[in-house]
Amino acid sequence: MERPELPLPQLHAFVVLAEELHFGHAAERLGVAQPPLSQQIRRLESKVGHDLFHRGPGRVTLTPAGRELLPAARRALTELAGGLAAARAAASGRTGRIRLGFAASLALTVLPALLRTYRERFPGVRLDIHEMTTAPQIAALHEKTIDAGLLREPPADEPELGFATVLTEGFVAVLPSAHPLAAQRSVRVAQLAGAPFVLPPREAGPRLHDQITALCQAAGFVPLVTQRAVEWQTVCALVEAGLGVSLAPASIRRIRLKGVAFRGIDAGAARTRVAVAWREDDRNPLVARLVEIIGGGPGAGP
Amino acid sequence: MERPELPLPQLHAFVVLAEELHFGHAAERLGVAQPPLSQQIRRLESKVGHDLFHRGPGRVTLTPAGRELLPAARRALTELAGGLAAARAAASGRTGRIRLGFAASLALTVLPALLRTYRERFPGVRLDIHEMTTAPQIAALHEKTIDAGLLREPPADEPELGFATVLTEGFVAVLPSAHPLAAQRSVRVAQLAGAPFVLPPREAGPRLHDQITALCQAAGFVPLVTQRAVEWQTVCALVEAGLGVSLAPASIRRIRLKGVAFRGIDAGAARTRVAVAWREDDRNPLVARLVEIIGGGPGAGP
DNA sequence: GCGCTCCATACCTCTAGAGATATCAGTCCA
DNA sequence: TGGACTGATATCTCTAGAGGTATGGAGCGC
Repeated sequence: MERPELPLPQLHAFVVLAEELHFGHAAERLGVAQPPLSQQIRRLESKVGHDLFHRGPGRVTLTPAGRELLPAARRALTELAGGLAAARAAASGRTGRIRLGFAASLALTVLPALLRTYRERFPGVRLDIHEMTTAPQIAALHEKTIDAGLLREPPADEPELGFATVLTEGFVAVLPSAHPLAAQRSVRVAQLAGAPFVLPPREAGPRLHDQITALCQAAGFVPLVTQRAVEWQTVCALVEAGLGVSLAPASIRRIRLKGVAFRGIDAGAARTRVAVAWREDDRNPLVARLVEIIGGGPGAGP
Repeated sequence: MERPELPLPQLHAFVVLAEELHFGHAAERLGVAQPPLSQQIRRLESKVGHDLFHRGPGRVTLTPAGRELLPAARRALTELAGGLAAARAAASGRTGRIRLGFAASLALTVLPALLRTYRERFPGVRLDIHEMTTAPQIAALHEKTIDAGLLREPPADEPELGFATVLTEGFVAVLPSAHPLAAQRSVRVAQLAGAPFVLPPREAGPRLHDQITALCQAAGFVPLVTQRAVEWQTVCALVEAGLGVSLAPASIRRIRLKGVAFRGIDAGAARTRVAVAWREDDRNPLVARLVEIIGGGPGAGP
């Protein structure tokens, strides 16, 4: 992109003169005397290298060069006025854009309602949603490539980020439909001992992973993970294929596969939480409003 | 249209920095040192009233305000570069626009071929055609609302305008089909004496009007004009309706109406001419080329 | 021929901004 | 803890351009 050659004030004067076709009237509109306007147009013509106006007795008309430049000048001036207004509106929180990360499984629960509510309350704001698991969301927040995130079991050691719980939910066992335990209405975690397990990799969401592991250990065994998949949908598909069982947050029930059965477990009060995350130093009022909507109360945000 | 608030050089620097997200790299691209770029961006932010970039350890990112301004700034800079190039091309004759006036009857003869030839030879030039009779074309040339004109029998006393004959043609008698003279293959002008006449008003094209009047007077009578119409098509329709006869340039034959007969006349060498007109002081090379194409030879133009 | 209108030039002042160099502050890593 | 990297501030020079007033030239109408 080359350095711009033409000064905007001259282009503005050019557009006004083109509309008036009278130096005196244009000068009046611009709030200047006629000689400075004449010189300003001359300077512009000097930069272009060609006349933009024909001056004749009792009249001023555009030259072909002037007619070509005029619409472009007008559009540029309009673009900049609009861009400036948009920038100011964005900074003040009236309009703009929020980049929101979300874990795929949350598309099944809180995300749809959030999108609907946010759009109703802030029609001038655009939500760009990006599916990513928890750890990449944390990284993206630090790198400022997203403005907020919806994630499971946020990490504890992130002082620069703020979190607010959106909801909590229990766990369910994920079994092939043909599995003997599928006949029961609910299963004890201990009954899964020895079965091959399918789980997301720990690095996709360490805290959730550790929570699931802790449930198994509390029941006396270490889960034998024989297959991993990043997406819960994929985990369920692998379970349906008979590659193992799983333990998942309750909302994963929404992934309906014919060959998969979800059963309550005896883990009692064990629950996993969904949180919204943001950067504490983020002054974007749109983020504050988003956290307010999700988190349910004021003050739980930047 | 308000005065523009943001200087183009700052906007240019803003766009480059937004692409690089690194002050040092952007400064290098712009060919300046890093401190001046930092100050330039600060000045821009001061005018906007909000930060456009987040500066963080090891990274620079756009704020929401910056993200809103960026596409508008980019489009404005692109528009202006394009407009400047278009203005320069137009002035040099490679592209641009020609506004051409033409008499409606000429749409039947020279205009189609002219448009085709001109578009083939100058694809980057747009011909804006405007139908108007001869006298308004002369006025429009003086007012510079058209660049050239195709007209009949140009006036003699227009020293500021140039003319070149495009073609000449004879006259024909225009008769209702049921008229007794329509049975003849050709008529003598004298045979039209006493018949009501339909002609365009003199002010639509004085010279052509006088030429027709002179033909009648040479045959010993003054045409009894009982109806006038500006367009030859309308003249013919009135003749068809039995309101009179007319004398018209030969190309008017192209207006085929069932109830109208065109017959050669005995006026011998009497001919009317079609000319292209332009302003002698017009330096637009596109006009010179147009006159060249129409007039057939170099030098017959500005 | 004179007065009016319209645009141009001359000359001046003033200022915003571009860009330089010098140097500082903050962060990160070995 | 020190060096490297990155962006910021301070200070300075220079220039383009905005806008003023004074005045001139061209064209037109009376």
